[in-house]
Amino acid sequence: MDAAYSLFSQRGFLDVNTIDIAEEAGISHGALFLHFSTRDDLVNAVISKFGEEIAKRTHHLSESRSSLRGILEAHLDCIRENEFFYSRLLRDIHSLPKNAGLQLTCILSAVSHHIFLAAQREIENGNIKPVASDLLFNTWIGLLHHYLMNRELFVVSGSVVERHGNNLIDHFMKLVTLKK
Amino acid sequence: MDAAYSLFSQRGFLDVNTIDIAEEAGISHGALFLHFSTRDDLVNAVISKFGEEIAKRTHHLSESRSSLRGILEAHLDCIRENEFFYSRLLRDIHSLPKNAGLQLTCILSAVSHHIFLAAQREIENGNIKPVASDLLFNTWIGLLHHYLMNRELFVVSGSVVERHGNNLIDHFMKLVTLKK
Amino acid sequence: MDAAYSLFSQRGFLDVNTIDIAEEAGISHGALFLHFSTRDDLVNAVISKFGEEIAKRTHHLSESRSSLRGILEAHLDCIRENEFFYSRLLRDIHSLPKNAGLQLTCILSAVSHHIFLAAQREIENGNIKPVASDLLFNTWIGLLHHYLMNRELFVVSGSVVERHGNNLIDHFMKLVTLKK
Amino acid sequence: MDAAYSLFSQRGFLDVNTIDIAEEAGISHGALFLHFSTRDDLVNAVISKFGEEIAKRTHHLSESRSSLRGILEAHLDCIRENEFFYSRLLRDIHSLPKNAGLQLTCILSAVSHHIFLAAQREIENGNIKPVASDLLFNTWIGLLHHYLMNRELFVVSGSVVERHGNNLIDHFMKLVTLKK
DNA sequence: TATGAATGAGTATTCATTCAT
DNA sequence: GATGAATGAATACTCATTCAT
Repeated sequence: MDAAYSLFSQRGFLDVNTIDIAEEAGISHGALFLHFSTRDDLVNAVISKFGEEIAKRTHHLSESRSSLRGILEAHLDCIRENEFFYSRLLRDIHSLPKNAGLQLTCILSAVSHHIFLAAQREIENGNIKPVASDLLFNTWIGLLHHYLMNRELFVVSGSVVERHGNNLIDHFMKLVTLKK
Repeated sequence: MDAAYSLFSQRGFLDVNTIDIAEEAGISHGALFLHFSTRDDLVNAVISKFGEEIAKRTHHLSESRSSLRGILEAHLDCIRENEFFYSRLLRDIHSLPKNAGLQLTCILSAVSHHIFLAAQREIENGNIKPVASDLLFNTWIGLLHHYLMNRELFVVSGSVVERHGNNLIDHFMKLVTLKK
Repeated sequence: MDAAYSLFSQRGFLDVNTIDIAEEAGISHGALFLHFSTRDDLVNAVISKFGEEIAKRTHHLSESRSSLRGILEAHLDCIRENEFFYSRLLRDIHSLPKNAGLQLTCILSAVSHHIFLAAQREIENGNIKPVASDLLFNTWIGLLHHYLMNRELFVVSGSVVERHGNNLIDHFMKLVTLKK
Repeated sequence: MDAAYSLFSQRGFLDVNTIDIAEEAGISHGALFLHFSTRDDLVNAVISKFGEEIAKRTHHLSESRSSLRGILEAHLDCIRENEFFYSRLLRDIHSLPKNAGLQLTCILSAVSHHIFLAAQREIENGNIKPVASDLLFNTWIGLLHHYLMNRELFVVSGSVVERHGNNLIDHFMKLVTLKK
């Protein structure tokens, strides 16, 4: 799974075949199918593992923050470690087995939950505009994913989160903040 | 090209092979390659044609509008007719020949140009917040593309633009508008 | 036929398709098959025409010469004008329709006939060694064809006959001449 | 490789496709490409193996002979076992991957080396005419290859070397020998 | 449990030949 | 007669999956 994770991160899900994965893992081609009965099974397993890690981190990091800005910072922190894998996942998600889509939805649900709560609090406190929670969430996700999926538009190489993360949060907060 | 356009719209670019396209077009498999010397050529041709149409419509529709809201409405009007094709293009763009990416960039450039101009005017008039133009544009594109690419999250079937277009514009305008 | 002759001379018989020939001839692809019902027919026609020209030249040129050296000089003169086509023919002869082989045999028969006569005369006169006529002929043909078929071993570009013809004749005559 | 060698020997390199080779080898079509990544790879491998065998035999057989006649006899002995394959190679060499031409050049170089040495000795001893070594070599190769490539002119079926080898050597020696 | 050779269905592409206009 | 779009069989190559050892 580590081998697959690494190759998927580098080359995407579509351009990596089972032979390459087996080779990277240092096992025989046939042995791969003893652990995962189909390629899709392997893909699902890798994505699920990734999903669980993200979920755990999301839960852990969000706990200590209550402001919307804090939640967004936590969100970026969650992504940071798996940024390349996550970007590949976003790009290829619609060509992957159904389960992959569910996993992604799950991950996003968790994030949305925290954003919803924080947003509601801030709205009640009169800090941010009273906008529909789902639109607020989708604006953030759309913006962030746009940067992640089209990374070559925004960085020559390296991390998009590192390079643009704070700008994105600042910008987003500026949009939603209620000027007094 | 119509056959390919139709199949690509329905099933995406990756799941449609040249046999299916030929069959849909009512010609033999071999005949396909008299018109387009490779599959990539065909893909490029279909996307280029789409790009030109969009460009023409964008130019035409944006002309008569000057407000930011007007431009966004025009943008949605441009997409409306090719919404399914456009959504598939967004999903698969990173697996398509290089030219496809250039076409998409071109299309977005034209849109961004109009949004930039309108936004600048509105900022000068004190109607909207003074935010960086590129972030403003990417926020809109990110939001819209998020809805288009993940359409099954937002509509059971049918048009996302039809169902959510106005909401998206209202929401976006609400975010950027300067409350007085 | 001129178009085909030209293309065959340049690129060989195997790498030229009927579309290229039609294009070179300035007619439509379909029209080609009004004149020649199959590609093989065309190939045969081109080779036959070439064969007739060579035969005529061979006959004409050999007439005035009686010495073996004179005949060999005449032989090279015959080839000179069609050297590239002839070389391609030698290379590809075994992949061409049966008739092509017969034509080539015909051409060689004519040459062999003149060489036989001259050789016999010279043997009777005690000028050259009394060797079997067919071996004498095949030695000359083998040597000449070896140079023509493998031209890149012997010239950078241009005519092999021009560059090496006289040497080949001198060498061959040296071999067969009876030292006194 | 044995299957390919056999089919190439019988039908030439151009008329044998990968399906036929796989079938002859008793494996599936796809399996062929596990062993050789392209058809050209297979062709190269078969020719290279043949080249090595010939080289080894050439070296071995030439060692014990010092006379020009001995070398020519050794040369024919080398070819004898692979006569059909070698003849096909000569016929098709100009349509084969570049490597094949290099292999053939290699094989001929080795032969030419031995012939050069023997010829020089015999010239010094006054046994044969003082002719240019390369022309001497090319005369022999041209003659021999002419018989091998056009085998149907010289034998109904079976081995050309067997049927005509000694005659060719006798004839060639007669040509080059210095009558005293 | 592991191996790795083999499978076999699939895919893009080529090209001589046909035929309605 | 001429056109040129269409045919359709052929060909090299890919890859997830299987299975005898």
